[in-house]
Amino acid sequence: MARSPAVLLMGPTGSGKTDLAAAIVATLPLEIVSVDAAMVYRGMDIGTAKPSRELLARAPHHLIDLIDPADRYSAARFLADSGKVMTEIAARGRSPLLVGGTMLYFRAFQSGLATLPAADTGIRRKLDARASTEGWPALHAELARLDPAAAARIRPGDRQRIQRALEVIELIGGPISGRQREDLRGASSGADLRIVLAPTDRAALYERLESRFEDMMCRGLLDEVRALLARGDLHAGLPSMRLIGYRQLREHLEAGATLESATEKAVIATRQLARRQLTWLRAEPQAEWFDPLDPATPERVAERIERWLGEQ
RNA sequence: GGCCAGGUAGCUCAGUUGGUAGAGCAGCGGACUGAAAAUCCGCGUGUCGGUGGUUCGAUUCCGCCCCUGGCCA
Repeated sequence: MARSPAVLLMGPTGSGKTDLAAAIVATLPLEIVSVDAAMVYRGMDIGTAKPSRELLARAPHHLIDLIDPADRYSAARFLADSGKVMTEIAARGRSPLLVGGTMLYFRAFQSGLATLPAADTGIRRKLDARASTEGWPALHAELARLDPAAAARIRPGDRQRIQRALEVIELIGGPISGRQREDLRGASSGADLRIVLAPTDRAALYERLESRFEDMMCRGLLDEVRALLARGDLHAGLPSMRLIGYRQLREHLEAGATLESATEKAVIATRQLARRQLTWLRAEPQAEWFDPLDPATPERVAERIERWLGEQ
């Protein structure tokens, strides 16, 4: 399946990707495709740093506000959604500008995913129940019996991956490791332009993340969380309720944490997210790095993309 | 001013019956195949408040000083 080449704009949270992307589509024939597992939720705007209405009006984003916070998204769904959107963009004679910080989605986009069954809520519930009585190490031991190769790659404490592996084994009636070894062929990814936007000065990024969270609080993040919780159906186990900011403020509103400690924990979690994103980015091959703190960056990136467009 | 309790890693603390010390959190590095803003793995030298003394050896015992908190004046 041939895929049209794309520009990938990757960066840690708070690096200024959104503004840069908006500036680019203002002058070049590209359309923004969001690569962000948090912005897919409707009604979760402030805490996910979703672009403002004004910005969206002049720089439309695909793949935001896709699902309700009670629902779940996935890398596989991102792959399907982005493929569809890119076909549409190509039909309009434009190129896709993938912008975001969800690095697993970028990885899936570039390398593909093995053909595996989707998540199965019933099986997960069952495994959760077993884990609460037997413990995850016991389930890891079971995985070692059913699929030694998979067990070797997954830590005994990594409940999420143990659960997924056992889930897949049950659904396909065989080991998951064989499927994962399939050639993951990403289509025409060699032609993609990879741009990383990340500050050289990490302390500066961290300061910005802290003041950005304060700003979110001033703009009513607590009320946004309150409104979501008032629905009554959003519980702590949902992916949407694990998002930074929402998770800690929920603990404040429903589990007795002080606002001060919730705020502090949210800022810390944001920093840790940025750090993990940087780990992904460092491993990204053939990426061209730009520093958002450099005033020349927007112009340089625009020029680089223009040159790339000319080569297509 | 007196008495008491403390002063040990960036933070909160443990500990050393005298042989120069270790947890959690933070921080840093890494992994990452349908939850990924998730999940997990690895990394611990710091004048043990200061200064004298006792001792082969003091962060540990003793004296004095400084700082913090509490109680009494």
